[in-house]
This record gives sequence, structure tokens and C-alpha cells, in this order.
Amino acid sequence: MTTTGNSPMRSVHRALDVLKVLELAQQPLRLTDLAQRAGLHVATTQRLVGVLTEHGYASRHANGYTAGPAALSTAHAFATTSPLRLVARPVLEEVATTTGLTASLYVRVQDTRVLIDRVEGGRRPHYSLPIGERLPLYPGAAGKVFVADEDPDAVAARLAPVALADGTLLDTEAVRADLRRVRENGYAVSVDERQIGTTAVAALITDTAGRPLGSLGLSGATSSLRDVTATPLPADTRRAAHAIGARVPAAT
Amino acid sequence: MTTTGNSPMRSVHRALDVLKVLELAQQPLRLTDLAQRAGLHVATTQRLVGVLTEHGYASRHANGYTAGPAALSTAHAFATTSPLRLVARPVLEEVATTTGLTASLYVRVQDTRVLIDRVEGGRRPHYSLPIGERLPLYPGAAGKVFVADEDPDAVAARLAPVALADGTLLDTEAVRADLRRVRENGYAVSVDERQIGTTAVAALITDTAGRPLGSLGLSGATSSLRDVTATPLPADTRRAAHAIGARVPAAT
DNA sequence: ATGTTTCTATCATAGAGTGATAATCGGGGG
DNA sequence: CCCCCGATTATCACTCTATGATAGAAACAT
Repeated sequence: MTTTGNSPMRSVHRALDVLKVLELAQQPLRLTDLAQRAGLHVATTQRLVGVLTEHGYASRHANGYTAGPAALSTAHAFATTSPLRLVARPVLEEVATTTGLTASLYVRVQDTRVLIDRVEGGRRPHYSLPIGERLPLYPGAAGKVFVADEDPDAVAARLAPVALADGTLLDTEAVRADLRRVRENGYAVSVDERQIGTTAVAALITDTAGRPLGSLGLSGATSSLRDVTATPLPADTRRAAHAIGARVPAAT
Repeated sequence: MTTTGNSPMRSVHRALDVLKVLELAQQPLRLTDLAQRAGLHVATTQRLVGVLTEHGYASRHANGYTAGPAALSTAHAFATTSPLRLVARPVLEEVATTTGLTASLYVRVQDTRVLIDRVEGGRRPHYSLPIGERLPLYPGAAGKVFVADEDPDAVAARLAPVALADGTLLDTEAVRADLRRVRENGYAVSVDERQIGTTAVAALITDTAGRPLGSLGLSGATSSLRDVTATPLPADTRRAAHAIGARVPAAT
């Protein structure tokens, strides 16, 4: 899996890789399994999960290891201290109520995005609690905006081919074209890309220095969002994203 | 802070210590600050948070580092895969509705306990989301049960003196006496210990082999829980805790 | 019981982690 | 505008830790 070759801090890198494997597995993993998926020697893996377990970030059960409870604590701390999250909250709420759509806040973690906060616009509050979900960068409006400003060729080559929810495969060229449009527009649109029946508009959130902080996505039923590009929604999204970024103190 | 002397896997231990410092700080910490609290050299600390940040477990802002978004992902994974949590859920719900009290599930992490899940019994759902909160082992019924079975002298010496919510200080002897009672009873009671106005009854959850897995606490207003020891609540709590433990596959 | 798999312990060697030192950056005040 | 001070980043030689091959011990299934 995530091969962290030879490098300084190797053991720490590896430990976090192991943790990531546990996270992605979504089921208890036996030591051997874990080692295999992490691409590490069994002995090494054992030492690493041992430490993780000791600190509560991994957990051992009858049928293997899973992520551990300490992650909840750290997540709790993140949720209550992250400047971005704190600053964005009121904006999410406002935009969710005015548009009736679901407002989602993502941040990028390596080549994935993580859902940091969400305010449902409609009535039915989803009972699945998706906060913390890790999603790919490409299918999905709120992911694309992260890579739209990078070198199109490199990105497209790295991400493609991409499979959409309906089974369509996007080749390098299609991805590149799409990303170019995102860059030109300053916002991204996704129609049934990741979830059939869901349309989303998203914009990048940057600090005052222009550094990317996260992304704001507004999503709703495709049926009620025909031809979004012709509506004021994209502009609203950009405005909201800008409002968030403007209130976050710029990092050095 | 958590001094992890010389030992194998030192860097990993230290990395997790740094993460713990970030978690406990509850505010952005500058590098220097962080190093100081972690008891590490600044250069070392920088390398460690660097790795943590790269993987998303720490986050850098204008005014320092905080815990990072990846913790949310890991927490999400934990929440959806932890056998204990999954098995306990229905029991929490049942006991919360039948008693009208709040049912809380804790697990132990080193010398702390972490709130893993909670079902509110009353009507007013607290809008603070306390799941993930890290609390001390001693004040509080659901914490005491974790240490009641250990060597009383050692534990009492390690934890005392303890400050209660009303300002009372418990010395070693008082702690020991209290823990002895917990052990004899098989459950713990806390009246206004950690939260003034809140009374709780808790029991240890063990697997079929007797190993401690977590603890179950039932809490409510002190005013409505006079003389709990004389009620069937303790027995109910123990029964529920046992029901949970019985459904968790025993670890090796 | 007996084979088979999974987990834990041991150990020599390579090479990574460490921390002192120095260079660089950034911001505030004079 | 410049200087100064605190904070952050880079450099580097030495020590000691992390590594993985191997072997041993459990656990498990047949």
C-alpha cells in the first residue's frame, strides 16, 4: 500500500501508514493481513501496531485490530479547535438555510479529501453520520477544486482513469478537460458523478494569501438542480467560500 | 509531559505523545510551546509534527498547530468498526429508554477514559457533542470501575489526591476505601463527583474471559436519583454491562 | 494428536533519529 | 528604514534504535 520508502522518520511514517490501513479496512484485520496491506514485515508491523494500541489509536479484538478510541479524542479536539471549522460553521448554516441544500466542508489530506463538517439543508436529517468520511479527490465537485490549480497534465495522469457512479470511465483527456473548465470557472460542478441523483457545486476556500484551506460544496437532488451553471448558485458558492477564507487568519 | 524515556520505537512513541499534547491543548500551539509541553527538543518536535501534519493528524495554522482532520477519518472508522461499540449500541438504547437516564459507554486508554458512545435518556438532547471526550479515571463512576480490580494501594497512591467538583479533596485513604467498596459491590456510584447535580451508576464490561473492555454508566439528575443504592438501578446496570460483554467475542 | 497458520521473541547490523549549533525568517519598536 | 529578538528551519557527526531474517511459541483446525 502506501509505500514510504527509505526516509527519515521512517518508523513514524510507517506507523501512520498502518493506521491508515486500519482506517480504510473498515473491518478488523489480523496482524498478517495488516502487514501485507501495509507492505511491511510482520515483525515490524507488530511493533508498530503495538505502540499504536498502547496509545489507544489502534485496538485489538478477537478477530484482529481496528482503529482505536484515542482517534475519537483527537477528532474531538480537532472539531473544537480547527480554526477553519469554527469559522466556517456559521457560513455553512446560513448557506444551507438560504439555498435549502446541504453544505459540506472538506479539507484535503494527501490525495484524499475528508468531510469536516456538514449542515443539511432539507428536512430529513440523514441518520448516517458521515463526518470524517474520506473520499477520493476526483469524482465529486468538492474534490476537483483542490487539484484544478495544479499542473493539469500531471494531475490528470495521476488520477485517471476515474470511474463514475454510473460506471462511466473517464480517461486522462476527459479529466484534464474537466479540470481546465473548473479552473477557468473558479468553481466545480458534479452531476451524478459520485452519487447518482446528486448534483453538487463546489468552490475552493483559500486564505488571504491564496493558499488552499478546504472546499465548500453545496449538494442536492439532481432533479431539483437542472442547469445549475445558469443559476446564481455557482456565484453564491464562490462568495460563501470566499467569506470563509477571509475570516481565517492567513498562515505564514 | 508524557516522558517516554529511552526505548525501542521511541520516535513513534514521541510522535503520539506530541499528538496527545495537541489534543489536550484545545488551542493552537506554536512549535516552541509544543516542544516544551511534550518535553522534547524543538528540532525533534518539528520533525515529528511535520510527519503528523503530512499525514493529516496535525494541522498548521497562522497561530500554531492543532490536531488534524485525519483524526476524524480514523475516528469515523473506529466508530463504525469497533465491535464493542457496535454490540453495545442497542443495549445503550434499550437501557436509556427503560430508565430514562443517559447511557454512556467508555473505554480505557492508559490512565484516562474516553467516551465512545452515548444515548440520552431525557428529552433535551444536549447540543454539545461530547463523544470523544477524554476524562480522568478517578472522579466519576464509569472511571472508577476500571481500577477497582487492580491493586488498591498502588492505584490509590497513583491517583490521589483527587479533587471533586465541589472542591473537596480526597486523600489516598479515601480513594482506597471508595475503590474497595466498588470492588465489593461490583458497581460504582458517583454523586456530584465530577459534575455537580449529576449522579451516575456504572459497571465494568468484561469479555467472557473476564478481561475489561469498557464501562457502562447511567447518569441523571441527582435530585431524581436519591439513594440509588437502594434501587434496582445498580443491578440493572450490571446486567446491561454483562449483556454487552457476553456478545463481544473474547480476545485471545 | 499432528499439521498449519499466526503470533511473539531474539539478535546482529545498518542506518535512521537525535540534538547541538548555526543559518534564516518574521515582526515590532525605535 | 533598520535593527533586534524570538521563532522556525537547516546542517551534520555520532549513537543507539529500528529493522527483518530466523527461530520459537501459541493458537487453530483437521
